[in-house]
Amino acid sequence: MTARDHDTAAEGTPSVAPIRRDAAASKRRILAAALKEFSDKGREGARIEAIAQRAQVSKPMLYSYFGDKEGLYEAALREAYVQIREGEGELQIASADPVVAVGDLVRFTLHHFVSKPWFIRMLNTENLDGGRTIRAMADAAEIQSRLIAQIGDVLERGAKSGVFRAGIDPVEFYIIVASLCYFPVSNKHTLRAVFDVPIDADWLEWKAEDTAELLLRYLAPGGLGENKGDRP
Amino acid sequence: MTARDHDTAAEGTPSVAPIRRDAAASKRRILAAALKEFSDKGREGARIEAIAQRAQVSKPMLYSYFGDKEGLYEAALREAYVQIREGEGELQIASADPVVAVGDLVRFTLHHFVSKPWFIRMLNTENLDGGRTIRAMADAAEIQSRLIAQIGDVLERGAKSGVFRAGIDPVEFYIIVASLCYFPVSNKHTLRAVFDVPIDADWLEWKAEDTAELLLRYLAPGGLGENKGDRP
Amino acid sequence: MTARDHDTAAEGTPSVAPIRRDAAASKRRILAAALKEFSDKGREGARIEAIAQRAQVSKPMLYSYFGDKEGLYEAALREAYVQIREGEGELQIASADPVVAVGDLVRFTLHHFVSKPWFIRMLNTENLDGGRTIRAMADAAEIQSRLIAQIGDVLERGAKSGVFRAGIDPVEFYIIVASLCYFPVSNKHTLRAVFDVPIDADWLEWKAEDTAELLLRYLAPGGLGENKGDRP
Amino acid sequence: MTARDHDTAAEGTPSVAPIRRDAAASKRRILAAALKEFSDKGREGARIEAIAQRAQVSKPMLYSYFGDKEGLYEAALREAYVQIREGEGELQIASADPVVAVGDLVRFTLHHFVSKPWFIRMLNTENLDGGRTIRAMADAAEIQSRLIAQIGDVLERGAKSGVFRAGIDPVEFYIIVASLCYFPVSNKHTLRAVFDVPIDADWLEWKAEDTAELLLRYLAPGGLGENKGDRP
DNA sequence: AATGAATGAGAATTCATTCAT
DNA sequence: TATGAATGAATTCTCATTCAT
Repeated sequence: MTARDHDTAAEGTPSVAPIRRDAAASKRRILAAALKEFSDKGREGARIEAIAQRAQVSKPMLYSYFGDKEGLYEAALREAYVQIREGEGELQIASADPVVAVGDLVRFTLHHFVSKPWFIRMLNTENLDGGRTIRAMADAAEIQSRLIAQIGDVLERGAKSGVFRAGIDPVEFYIIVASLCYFPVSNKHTLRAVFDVPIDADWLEWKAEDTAELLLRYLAPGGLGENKGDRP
Repeated sequence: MTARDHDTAAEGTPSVAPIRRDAAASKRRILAAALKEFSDKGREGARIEAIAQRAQVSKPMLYSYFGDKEGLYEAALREAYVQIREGEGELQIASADPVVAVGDLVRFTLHHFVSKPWFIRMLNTENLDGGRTIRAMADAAEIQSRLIAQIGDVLERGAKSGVFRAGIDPVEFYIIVASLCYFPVSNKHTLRAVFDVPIDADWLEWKAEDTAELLLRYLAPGGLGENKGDRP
Repeated sequence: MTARDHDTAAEGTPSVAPIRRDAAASKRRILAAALKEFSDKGREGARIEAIAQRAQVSKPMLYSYFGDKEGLYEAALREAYVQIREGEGELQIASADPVVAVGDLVRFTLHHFVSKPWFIRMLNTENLDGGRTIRAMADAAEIQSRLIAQIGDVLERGAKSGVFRAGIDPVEFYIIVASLCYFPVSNKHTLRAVFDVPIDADWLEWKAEDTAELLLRYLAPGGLGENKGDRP
Repeated sequence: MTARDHDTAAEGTPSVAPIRRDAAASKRRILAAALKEFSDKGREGARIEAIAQRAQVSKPMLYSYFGDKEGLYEAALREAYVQIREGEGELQIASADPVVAVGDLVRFTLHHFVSKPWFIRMLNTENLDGGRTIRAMADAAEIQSRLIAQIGDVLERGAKSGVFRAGIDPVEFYIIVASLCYFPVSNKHTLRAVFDVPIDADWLEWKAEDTAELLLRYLAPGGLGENKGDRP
């Protein structure tokens, strides 16, 4: 990706320039189109034709770059993680007060899922498929978010300063955060139909605050018995 | 059909015997097969042929009962909810101590999702599709779980006896429980690949306990701030 | 048909009586339904299902009476001719003045085609198919209209009284009449679209008169040269 | 395509050589095959497979050019009119003596219908279907034959020179001519079966002459009554 | 005798993928 | 390099026809 960015940035030709004869740019357009199409329509629902058209590329072109539909899907899935990781780079919770950091984390994660709906959709698609593709991606681990490190740092500082319990695993904690943010966004439509819950901006705002409180209670030191009113 | 049921049930011979000329039975078999196929392969990935074969029915039969693939999908989605609701009937938390009840609820929900994987898959499929079908299902509300009533009862009793905060909305509380149970089960494969977390029996057992604690902390009276878990 | 009529008339049960257990009545209903369906949708477009439904008969019933779709089509085609012949029985031109009779014949034929559209449609369907079925109908000749005899009589009387030429073949004359009446009715839709001619009641009335004149001119004695103004 | 045309035309080898990668040629072959198939088998009876095979083209090709069976049918119907109109261009009656011209017109029309049987068959098919397609053809009027103009010219000149009545509408006159030529050709098979009339070369020759006489008598000035052949 | 249940054999249409220029 | 032309292999859906009660 760094290399890619370099290509693009160095060229100096603005995006208005003729589309032809720029392999890297074509590839990027294909990737973006594929991400959109696969996340919108799912693995089977996605149409190669649609991707080629959106990317303004001929189908043979596309095949020469990505081999086949499967290859394109894999590339799109990787791209989804790459973009998410890039997005996570924007979060700076390391410098904050641990308690504030938890709130930031929640708000960030929720916003992340809401503003990049293709990510949840790609995850769902991939999991529906039994993780076939991601398991085959050699570099899946590299994809792991540096978020975990930041979370680890926050938890540790919180524990040291006595505001958090010790021994909380950052990955497991992240799973909790992600769970709480993922479910309502992912299941927006069925929640609406079955429970009549509207997952709108207001609800999300409230959700962020409620979740922050939930997490802080979870992290608070002391057992359940003594937990009541522990904080000054 | 009653006679048939008798025949079938009494026979003792498993379904090897050709089941013939029994419309209701055929319909049931088709529905079961459709639920399996749609949840396994998704809306587009599902194959009518496969459903017919699994149901031991010819394709025209299937079409005469359900109209088209879309109609079959809708029937399968409804069937998923029906079966889940039936399953929920087995849960009896109403009689327990509220604190115990929360633990029961978590264990039950987690087990529910794990043991009926087609449910999560159907939900994901439907949400990937923007909820198109469930929105059109006139009786979607009827599908709503009676679980909510039970949860409401538990929360109320807990509040009265002073072990829980008051004002927690049962639907929102259920969303929290569902979120925490859903995410790891639904995203089992990507979690494994990206974070190297194995969502196995041990992990699930631990998860249930940890989640129970989390929820009790969330419900505990007093607390960190003013956020009370009631909807906006 | 006579036998059939007998069955029906003799029974005494009005048509409100239960439909069951009356083979002749069922057969008649099927025939009527088949005639409607085949003439409406054509040989391939016709649906056995639709015929059975319209006739309020089960499909196996229908098959037991008529063998297969082909048999049913043949029966419907014959029925079309039978009904047309019956209709022609109503025409009484034998007693009239030959000149008037020609006018009657034209009006009758035109009205016949317009009011029994299924006839033209069946003829077109059968001819599109190369006459396969009618050729195989052993009694096709019997179907021949007694109209021809009547026409022959009129032509003869006209010739004898000197108002018509002699030597006009009644069949050929009927072909002319039929041609002129058939074409506009059969091709109503394309005429409308291509030539913007509306084949409506007004047009048909005018057509009848114009055709009568055309035929009388055709029948008038004398050659072309002397024909002008021959009549007093 | 121009180059291609050259290749094809110049080769001298008949269509045995695989004609490849020539979209226009493929389209033409498909159209010809569709016209044949639809006119032979009717709208429902026609088989896409058969058309593809006759055109030496794969089915997807055909679909990419014409959308679906309906689109192909429409194209075939239009093609039928286009070819008929082209054929009519060959008729030159404008220069002849009006009386001779009428004979020419009859002979031409009859020959036209006999030698291009697909035209009558397409018309019948379309009218059986209620004119659904031709009504939707935006340019149906453009399809109108320039024949009408020529006929108008002949009638006018005949009227001026006193051999014809005045006030005959060319369209209505054409309808008469077409009627007389269409019916025996279209209904060849049923006429043969029911009236034992053989619509063969001899009969047609006689028919042409008889029809010419009929028309001239119809057009002759003076006459039987007041009906003048002009529209209502 | 009458019919609901069932199906084999197609038919239209789609789509990932490759060819030939 | 780039792409319009082309297709094999499904896939959904239909329909005449028969079975079994």
